Amino acid sequence: MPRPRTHDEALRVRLLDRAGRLLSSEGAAALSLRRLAADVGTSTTAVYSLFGGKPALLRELYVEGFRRFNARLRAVEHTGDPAEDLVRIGIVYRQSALADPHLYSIMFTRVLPDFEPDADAIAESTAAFMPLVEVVREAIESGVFTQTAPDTVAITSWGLVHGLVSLELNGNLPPGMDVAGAYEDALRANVRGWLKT
Amino acid sequence: MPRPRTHDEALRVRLLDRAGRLLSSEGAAALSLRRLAADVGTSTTAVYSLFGGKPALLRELYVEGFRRFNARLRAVEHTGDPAEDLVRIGIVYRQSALADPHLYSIMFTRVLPDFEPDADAIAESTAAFMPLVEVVREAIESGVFTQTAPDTVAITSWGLVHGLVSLELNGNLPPGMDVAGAYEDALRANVRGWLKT
DNA sequence: GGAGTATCCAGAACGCCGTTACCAAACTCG
DNA sequence: CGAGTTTGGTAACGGCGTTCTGGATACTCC
Repeated sequence: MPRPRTHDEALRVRLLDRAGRLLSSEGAAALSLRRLAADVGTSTTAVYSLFGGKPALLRELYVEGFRRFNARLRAVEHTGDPAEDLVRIGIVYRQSALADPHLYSIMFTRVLPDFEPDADAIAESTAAFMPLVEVVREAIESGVFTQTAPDTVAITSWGLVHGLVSLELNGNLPPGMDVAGAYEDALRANVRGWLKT
Repeated sequence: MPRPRTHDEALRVRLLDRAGRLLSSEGAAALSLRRLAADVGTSTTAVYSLFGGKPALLRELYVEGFRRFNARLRAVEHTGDPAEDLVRIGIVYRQSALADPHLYSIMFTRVLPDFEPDADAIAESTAAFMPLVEVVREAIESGVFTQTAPDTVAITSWGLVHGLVSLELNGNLPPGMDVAGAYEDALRANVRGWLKT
């Protein structure tokens, strides 16, 4: 009896894909449901039947961003020297952010006024934080780092990379500076600060 | 021949004040021109004759935020030990952000979709960055810190405090943790990382 | 004092937005 | 072939930032 449905999984993927591209190419203001629906050749109703509304669609982009982040950070292979691993993770963190800057801005800034991450979404974000905690714990237990709460060291490191990447993406860094070089210097100084003396 | 103007300096101040309060108490979504005008007993026209539009009004809040930040950071008195000064500036940075969290979010996140800082506004932001550079330069010249580009150290420190404050304001930090304590530990580790060995 | 006029600003109008309600369209089954 | 049912495009609603406009206002000049 039903009419053949066109609001299917394929359309869902096309909407998400187009939303991401729209966001990165024309900014948050260009990402309206009318525009999005017109671009993929459907109506705004599709977003409601497939996601439930605009915030729900943005939520998908948010968790997708953390999923990619997570994968990239976990792919960093350990060298046996946890201090060096910490630096490597930091470098991959920046590369991940620069690879999907529009996703990064959804994840960590409030570019999209209609979306606030709920508890579940935030849980997804803290998961991305785990590889960092593991490496730090290893560094402390093996005696490379001074005896401290692993959370403190991990959060400090996260704050550092997040802050630097935010400043870079916001254009707050002095023009013409060697960002990659300064970034690595910062990571190494951070590690030095926690070494057991 | 003219009719006495009511769109005057006093109204301008009242609009800015109300906009700030609206933002901090009810969030970015509540800050609409219609609502704002109704609250202070005028019409939306006032915002256009006094500022030029909504983005221009938000710009005023942005520079006001940096002005306060600037004043607070410059008020930190130097102890003679530049390493200690750097820690103190970091602590005041966090206090400033927590004192005006809504202004901080205008300054460093994109809560307000209609506003993007222009070059002049960004220049205002880098001015707030100067006390930091001075202290770092002093630490390097006096031989306390290792020989490095002062910009690198200053930006690292800024990134660290900005990142930690952002994570805190975004609710990304584990609940129940001693934020102030961990924050100070982070500042001291950062300083240690740059000490001349 | 009344007429004219230059100025100002509240409110209506416009084209967007997210969201919701509705009903024409399109299929299966008796 | 008609009845029934699920589907989704269209249109309506309230709100937004912005623009336009017309009536109210207060001064000058006769």
